[in-house]
Amino acid sequence: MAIGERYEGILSAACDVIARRGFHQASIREIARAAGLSLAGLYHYVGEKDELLFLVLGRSLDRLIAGLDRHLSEVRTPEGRLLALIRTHLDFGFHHAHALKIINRDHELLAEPRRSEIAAKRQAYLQRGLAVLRDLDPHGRSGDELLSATNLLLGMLNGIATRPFLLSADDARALAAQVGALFLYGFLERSGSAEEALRPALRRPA
Amino acid sequence: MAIGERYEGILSAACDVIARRGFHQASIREIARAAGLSLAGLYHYVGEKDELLFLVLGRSLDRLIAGLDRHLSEVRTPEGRLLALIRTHLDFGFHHAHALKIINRDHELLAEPRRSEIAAKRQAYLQRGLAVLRDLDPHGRSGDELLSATNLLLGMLNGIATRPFLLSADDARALAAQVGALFLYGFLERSGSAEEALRPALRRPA
DNA sequence: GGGTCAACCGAACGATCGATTGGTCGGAGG
DNA sequence: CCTCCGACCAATCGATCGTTCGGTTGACCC
Repeated sequence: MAIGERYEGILSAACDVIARRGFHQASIREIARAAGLSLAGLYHYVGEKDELLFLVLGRSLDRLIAGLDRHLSEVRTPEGRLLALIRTHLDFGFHHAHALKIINRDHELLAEPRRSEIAAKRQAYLQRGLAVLRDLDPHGRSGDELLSATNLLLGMLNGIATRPFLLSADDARALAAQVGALFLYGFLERSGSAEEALRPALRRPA
Repeated sequence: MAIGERYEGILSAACDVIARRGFHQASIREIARAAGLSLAGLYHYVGEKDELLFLVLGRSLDRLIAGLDRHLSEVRTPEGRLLALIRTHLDFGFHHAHALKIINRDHELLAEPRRSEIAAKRQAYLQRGLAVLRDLDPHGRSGDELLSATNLLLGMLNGIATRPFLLSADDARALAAQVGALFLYGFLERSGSAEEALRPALRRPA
C-alpha cells in the first residue's frame, strides 16, 4: 500500500462517518474502524479530531473550487458560465454527496483558526458565483443584491444536490439545464413584467 | 410563574443552545443553565435529551405550517399564494432564525419513532409548497418535476433565510417580493426562450 | 548484526456525557 | 397539625468521549 493511500482512506472514511452521523456524534473510534485502523493507529496520522473535519472540508472545498475554475475557463459567454457553475455544483453533489453534506452542515463546528481558513474557502467559492452573476446582470444590481442573488442560487442548488434527486450523472446534467433556465429567466427579467405579475398580490395585506 | 411558562422557557433555552452549538454538542447541563434550572430540575420536565430536540422541532414545524395555512387561506390567486409561501418562510426565518436553523440542520438526528414524526411534518410542509406550485404551473409538469421545483424554491429560501441578510421585518418583506419575482418568472417561462437562451451553452462539451 | 525509524496497537487516562437516586421544601387539602 | 405532592436540587452512576503512553514489529541503513 502506497504511503498516501492510507491517508486517502482515512479521509474518505472520515467523510463517510461524519456525513452519516454528524461531526460530534462521529467518534474517532468509529472513524478508525471504518478506515481499518486501531484508535491509536489513527492518531499516528492525525493530531486531533478537529483536524479530521478540517482536512475533509479543506480537501472538498479545494476540489469544488478547482472544478469550478476548470469549467469556467472553458466557457466565455455569461450564460454559459452560469450553466458551468450550476453543473459543477450539481455534479459535485452527485459524485461527492457526503462531502457536500458536511460542507453545508458542519462547517461552523471547527475551532479557530481552522474555522476562518475554511470560511475563507467558502467565501472564495461564493465570490466566484457572485462574479458570474455580475457578468450576467443586465440591471446594474448593487453588490448586496448580487450577493443575495448568489445565495439564492446556491441555496437552490443545495436544496436539490443533497437530496435523492440525483440518481445518475445524466440526471444531474438534465437538472442543471432546468435549474439554469429557471434561474436565468428570473434573474434577467427582474424589473420587467415579473413585478407586474406580482403587483396584485403585493398590494394585499400581510 | 405560571405552570406552562417554565416549560416555554425550557424549550426556548433549548432552541437557543441547540442552534448555537449543534444538538450533540449542546449538553443538557448547558440547556438547564440557560433555562435557569439545575440538571435534575430539567429532568423533572423532560424525559430524555432526544425529547428536547423533538419538542423544539415539533413546535417550530407546527408554527411554520400553521402560519403558512393562515396566510394561504387569505389569498386566492396562484401568484398570491406563491408570495404568501415565500413571505411565510422568510418571516419565520427572521423571527425564529434559531428554530429554522435546527429544522434544516438537526432534523435527522432523532431516533425512531420521533424521527418519522418530524419527517412527516416536514413532508406536510413540502406538500403545501408542491400544491402551490401545481396550481401555478402552466406546463402540466409531472409530479417529479414539481417536487424538484419545490425543493429548488425551499432551497432558495433557506439559502437566504438563515443567513444575515434579514436585518428587519421590512427586509424580509422586500426580499420576499424579489425572490417571488425571480422564481415566478423562471417557473412560468420554463419551456419558452429560457432554454433558447441556454441552447448555445448546452451544446458545449462538459 | 546492531541501530533507527515509521507504522502501527492494547490499555489506560481524565473529563464529560446522559441519566438516576434520594432527598428538601413550600403550599394545598383535610 | 399532619399529609401529600409537585417542584426542584446535590451528588453520583456507568458509559463513552478525545487523547496519551508504552510498547511491538518489520523494513532499511551502515
